[in-house]
Amino acid sequence: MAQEDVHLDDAGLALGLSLGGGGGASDAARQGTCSRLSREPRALEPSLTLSMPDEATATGSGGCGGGPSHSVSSLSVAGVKRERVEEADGERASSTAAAARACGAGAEDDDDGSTRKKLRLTKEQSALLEDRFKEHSTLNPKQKVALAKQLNLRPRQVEVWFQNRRARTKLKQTEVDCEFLKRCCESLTEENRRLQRELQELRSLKFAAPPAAATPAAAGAVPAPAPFYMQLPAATLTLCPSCERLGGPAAAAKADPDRPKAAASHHFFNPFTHSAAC
DNA sequence: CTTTGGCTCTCCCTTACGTCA
DNA sequence: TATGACGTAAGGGAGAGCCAA
Repeated sequence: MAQEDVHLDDAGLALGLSLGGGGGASDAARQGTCSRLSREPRALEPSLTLSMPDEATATGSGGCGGGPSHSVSSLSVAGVKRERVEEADGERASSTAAAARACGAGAEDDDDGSTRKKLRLTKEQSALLEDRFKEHSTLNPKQKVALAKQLNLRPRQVEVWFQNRRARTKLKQTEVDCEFLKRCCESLTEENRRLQRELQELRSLKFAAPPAAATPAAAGAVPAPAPFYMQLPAATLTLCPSCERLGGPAAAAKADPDRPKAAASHHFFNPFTHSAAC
């Protein structure tokens, strides 16, 4: 799936929705070669460390005060699947991680390694992450390490945050799309009813009136306003092959003024060139 | 040139923790 | 105080691309 599908408006909503699984294709391409610069065997040490916010630190063991002020107490859990390249480089960006190891890795409640403490990001951390996400919904390895350093987090934590943030964005967009389709369905249902009534009238007029008055206009019928999907040439109402959405930016914008403009402009599919802008 | 194994990435689903009503 | 709902950090699997052998 192309990551470029995720676009942000001012509200931070993703405006493009891509359906279907498989994320690796263009993702790797976007990464380019920079992600491979420091490819080395992964660190095999069990090194999951979880930073805890201030309050947790205050209640934790007093000897763990070596980290930054907002995330100092950490917990190491065995069985981590992998450590990222930049973390294996020996340049542990987070002093949090170092503090965790120095602090005996949360010995107070991690006897068997089965419990996992959960990090709560501080408001400042969340705000900065949010800002960066608005700029780019993905990070290259360099950006990730830099941001992790800035936030006193591990690159892996930054990566996970972005991953979860993308998921939330996509979920929101799915809800928006769902609502849009619902309205579309309602509109179609209503239009179908209207056409059925019109057909009924025409049939009755056919037998009751002279041929000259056999049209709704001639009979004085007031035509209902055409639904939004009928205001487009049929050729533009094409399902986008990549996302399977009904095409036609004008239609989308007319049908749902609340829908963000960028979203409405997506998924325009030209049936002649077979290209989609989604 | 093709194949293959190892590596990375992201996405997706799930789990589990922290918070709040 | 106990509890269920909810938000979210993190674990782990799967699929895909890249690279070297």
